[in-house]
Amino acid sequence: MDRQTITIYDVAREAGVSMATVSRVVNGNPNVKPTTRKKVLDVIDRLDYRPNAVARGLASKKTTTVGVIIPDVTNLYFSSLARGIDDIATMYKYNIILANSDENEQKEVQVLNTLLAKQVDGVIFMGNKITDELRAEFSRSRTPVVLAGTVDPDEQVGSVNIDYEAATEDSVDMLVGNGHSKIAFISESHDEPINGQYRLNGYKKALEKASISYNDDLVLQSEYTYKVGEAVFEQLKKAGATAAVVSDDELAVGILNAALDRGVSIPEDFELITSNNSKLTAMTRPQMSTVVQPLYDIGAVAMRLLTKLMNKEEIDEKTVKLPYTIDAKGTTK
Amino acid sequence: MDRQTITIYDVAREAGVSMATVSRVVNGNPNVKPTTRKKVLDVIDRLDYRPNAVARGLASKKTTTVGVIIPDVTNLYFSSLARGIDDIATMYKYNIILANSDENEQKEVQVLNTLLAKQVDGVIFMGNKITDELRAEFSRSRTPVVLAGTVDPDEQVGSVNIDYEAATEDSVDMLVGNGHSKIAFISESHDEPINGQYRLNGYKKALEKASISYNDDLVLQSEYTYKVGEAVFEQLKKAGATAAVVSDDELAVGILNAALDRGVSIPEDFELITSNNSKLTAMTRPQMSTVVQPLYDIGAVAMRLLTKLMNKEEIDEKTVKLPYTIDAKGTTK
DNA sequence: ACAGGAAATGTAACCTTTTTCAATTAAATC
DNA sequence: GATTTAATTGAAAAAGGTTACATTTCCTGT
Repeated sequence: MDRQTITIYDVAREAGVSMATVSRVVNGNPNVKPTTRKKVLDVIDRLDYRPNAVARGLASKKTTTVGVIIPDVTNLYFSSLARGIDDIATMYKYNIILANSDENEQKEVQVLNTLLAKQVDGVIFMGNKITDELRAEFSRSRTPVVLAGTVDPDEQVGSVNIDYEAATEDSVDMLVGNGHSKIAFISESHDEPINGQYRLNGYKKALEKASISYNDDLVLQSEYTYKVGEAVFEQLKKAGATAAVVSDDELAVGILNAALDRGVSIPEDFELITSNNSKLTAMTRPQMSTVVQPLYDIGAVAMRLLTKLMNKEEIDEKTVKLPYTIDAKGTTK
Repeated sequence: MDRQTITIYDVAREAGVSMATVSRVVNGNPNVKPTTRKKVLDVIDRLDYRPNAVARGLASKKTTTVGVIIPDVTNLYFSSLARGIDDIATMYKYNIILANSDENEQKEVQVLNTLLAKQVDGVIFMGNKITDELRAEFSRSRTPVVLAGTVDPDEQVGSVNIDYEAATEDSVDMLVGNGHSKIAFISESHDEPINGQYRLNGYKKALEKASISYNDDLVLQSEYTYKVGEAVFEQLKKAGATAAVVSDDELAVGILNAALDRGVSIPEDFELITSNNSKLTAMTRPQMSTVVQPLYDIGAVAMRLLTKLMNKEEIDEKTVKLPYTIDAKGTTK
C-alpha cells in the first residue's frame, strides 16, 4: 500500500532503456546519445522522478553529507562558523548534519560515531579539546576531519584557526600600552589547549615583555555564559584587576554589564577586550573592543579544506591560520 | 584496496549464525536466545562492527534523520529553536540535517527537495511564509512536516507557535497603558502572515480598543538586522512615534542603540518592546522589555510533534499554541 | 517417547542505485 | 563494402542491511 515513489526502474521501463542508461543521464555521463538523453529526460520529467539519495549513497559509497559537531548552535561564535560551513557546503552540493555536543566529551564521541555510522563523507569538528578517545576515532575511520576554530597541537587532522597566542598577546600589549599592569585573563578551562596552551601563553609573553610579573589571581577560568559575568566581575574586583582580556563575547558582555550595573565607567575605570568579534561586540554600549576573527571565513575555509580532503586532492597545508586584527572600540581607551 | 569496513556478513560468519540473527541482536529483537545473543555481541565487539546506517536506511526505508530548514543559524531566535529541535531529536535517536534558506523562496524549495531526496523521515520548517510551491511540495511527499515558530493560515501541516496576534495586542496594550498614542509597529514584510495577518491585526485591535486611529506612517516594514536600526529609528522620529513594538530582537537592539546614541533616554523619552526573548534582551542596557516566547520549547515541541507524526501516532491537535508572557524590563516604564 | 505449539534461526527476496564488463550499434578507414 | 574503432547501451553484480516466511529446535504435557 505504499509503492508511491517511482524508481529508476520505472523510468527505464517507460523510456524503453536500461536503468544503466537512466543512471547515466541522471549523473550527466556524456556517453549517451543526445536523442536517448532527451527521451529519458522527458520521462523523468513526466514521472517526476527523484533519485533516492540513500540508494545512491549505498551504491556509490558517497553520501554528499558532512557531519558538523558544534558545542552549541546558540552561541554566536559557533553559529557564525556554522553559517560559513553551510554556505560552502551548499556550494559544493553537500548537506550538513549538525549535532550539538555541549563540549561534553562523551557526547562528542557518541555523536561522532553516529555520524560515521551514517557514512558522512567528512566531519567538521568544533570544540575545544581533542581528547585521546576522539583522536582515536578520527584516525580509525578514514573519514577526513577538519577542525574549525579549534586547535589540536597534534595536528593530525586538518584545522582552520587564527593564531590565538599572537592575538592574545596583541590584546594584552594594547592594554599594557594603555597603562595597565593588573590585567586579567579569563577563559574556559586551561585543559583546553586553545586556552591553556595558546592564549595563556600569549598572555604570559606580553606580560613578560612588559616586565609585569604573572599573578595567578588575575587568571580566571570560567564557563562561557552571560550570566556568570557578575560573579566573574566580582572576582576581578577582588583581585584588583583594572583591565581584562576575555576569551568569549557572551561572557564579556556579562562582565561589561556587571561593571556598568555597579557604576563602573568603561573604559575609564576598567578596560575590556574580547576575542570573537561576534555581532554582540557591536551591540553593547560602549561597543566592545575585540580581536577580529573572521568567523564566517573560518567556517568557510574549513569546509573548503574538507572538500579537498574528501576529494583526495593534494593539500599544501592542512593547518591553516587566517589573519586577525584588533579592533579597539569603546571598551578600551 | 578498500574492504576495510566489516559488514554484517563478517559478523554472521565469525559468529556462526545467519545475518538475520545478527540483525536481530543489533536491533534488539527479543527473539534471540540469550546465549546466541552473547555470542554475536562478542563477535561484534571483537570485530568492532558498526552497522552501516545508509544500508539500513535503504532496507528499512527509515533514515532516522530529519531535515531542518532554518532562515539563518546566526539569528538567535532561530538558533534557539534549533537547539530545542536538536535536543529532542537526539533524545529520540534522530539526527538533524540543517539547511539555511535565508528565507529565500527558491532556496527553500530547492533545499526541501534535496532533503526529500535524502529520504529524511520528517521536516521541520522555520521561515515566515509558506509559498504555494512549498505547500505543494509538502503535500506531494508523504513526509511529515512541522512548522516551528512559523504560521500557515492553511493549517495543512503541523505547527508550533504562540498566539502572535494576542501577544502583539498585549504589547500594544501595555504601551497604551503607559500613556502612548503614537505607537509604532515594526516587522518584516506584511506578505508574511505572521506579520501582516497576525501581529498587525493584534496591533490594530489594541489601537481600536483604545480608540486610537490607525496611522500608516507608524507601521514600518524592515528587514531583521541590527544595522538597519539607525535608519528605522530615524523613520520613527519622523513619524513622531513615542513607543514601538518590534518583531525581532536584533532589530530592536539596533533601534534601542540608535536611540541611545542620539541621547534619547529610554524608557523616559521612548519606549520599546520586542518580541522574541532571545538572550539579547538581557544583554542590552537598559534590558529590553519583551514578549517571552518559549523559544527552546517551540523547537522541542515541534520536534516532539514530528516524532509522533513520523510514528503515525494519533495526534489530538497538530497546531499547538504555546503560552507566552510579557516581561516588562528596562525599555518600558 | 511423542505430538503440538512456541521459540529460535535461517533463507532469500527486496530496498534503489552505481558500476563494471560485455554486447550492440554507429562511424570511420581504406 | 568489409573491417576496425569508437560510441552507446544493457545485463547483472555489487553495496550492506531488513524482513516475511520457512524451517528447525526446544519444551510441555501426556
